[in-house]
Amino acid sequence: MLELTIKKGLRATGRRMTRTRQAVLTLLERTRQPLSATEIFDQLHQEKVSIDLVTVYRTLHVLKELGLVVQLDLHQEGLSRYELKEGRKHHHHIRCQMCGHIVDLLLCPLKNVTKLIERQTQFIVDEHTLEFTGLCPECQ
Amino acid sequence: MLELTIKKGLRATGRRMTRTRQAVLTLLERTRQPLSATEIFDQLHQEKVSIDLVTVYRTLHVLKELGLVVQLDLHQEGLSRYELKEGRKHHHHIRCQMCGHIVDLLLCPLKNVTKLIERQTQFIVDEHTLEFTGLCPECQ
DNA sequence: TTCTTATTGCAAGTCTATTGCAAATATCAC
DNA sequence: GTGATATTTGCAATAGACTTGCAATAAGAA
Ligand SMILES: [Mn+2]
Ligand SMILES: [Mn+2]
Ligand SMILES: [Zn+2]
Ligand SMILES: [Zn+2]
Repeated sequence: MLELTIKKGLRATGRRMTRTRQAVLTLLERTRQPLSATEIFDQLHQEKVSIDLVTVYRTLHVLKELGLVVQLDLHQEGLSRYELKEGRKHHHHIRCQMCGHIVDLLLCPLKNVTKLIERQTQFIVDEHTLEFTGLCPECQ
Repeated sequence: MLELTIKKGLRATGRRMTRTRQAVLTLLERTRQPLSATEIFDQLHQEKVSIDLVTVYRTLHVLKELGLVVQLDLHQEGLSRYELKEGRKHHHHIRCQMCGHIVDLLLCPLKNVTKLIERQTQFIVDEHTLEFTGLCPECQ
């Protein structure tokens, strides 16, 4: 169960399960879209959960450190989004330029990409960004 | 020739070729690495070229509009970089986590990716990001 | 319940990027 | 070249994402 895994992870690093962390986790759990810090802040406030934006940032940072959450930096959004790992394996995303809607792409081998994606998602693909990070010869 | 192409593009949209635009272009032309606005600003100042950071941003915006420059938003850098198109065709990048060095990847079909890249660049690939943008069914 | 220590909220600050506006300058007509 | 006109620039202010310092608060162990 997710909540147990999380508590265990928090404990193991001398951290505590708090109401605010609970609230952020619950929200991430029931939301399909990857959320930004501000979106989490706004949504929780609408639900009358008192939490500071700073705390949202700090919570996301901890969850990422524990490997429970993935940070997404989608092209030209100028902000980070977060989604729970929870079972889901490595995958990619497509975002609508118009409405901002984000959909998981359940492929990765990266071949026949555009056409496959268009068939699979009904999107019309316009651009894509592919980036790698690693260690260059001098830094290894 | 590049300078001619650029002047034509500027003229066609009622714009002018100025010293500052010239300076930014020249710098981009002789630099292999994709540059950020701040890097361009700093470099030009070192070369005693008087230019405001705002002007650098505005120049890059115009060059992008004219299709002369590509804007790169590399994973977790928190800033944009720019490189001249000038002949080069669509390609991707790899950045060293340690020193920030960026190298062009001259492939794109996106297959056998990691191993090919590691052989080709001598990098050790750690992570990669692949993103698409387009129009979702509702917005087409 | 009490004590210790992690966590939170608030305020202030950082950094990238954008905008308003008056002054400077490129281009064109003369 | 001179002057008219429209673009471009610099400066100051602003926006927005994210971070940091610190005192007050709350979690969890005893
Ligand atoms: Mn996803
Ligand atoms: Mn490149
Ligand atoms: Zn992948
Ligand atoms: Zn490509």
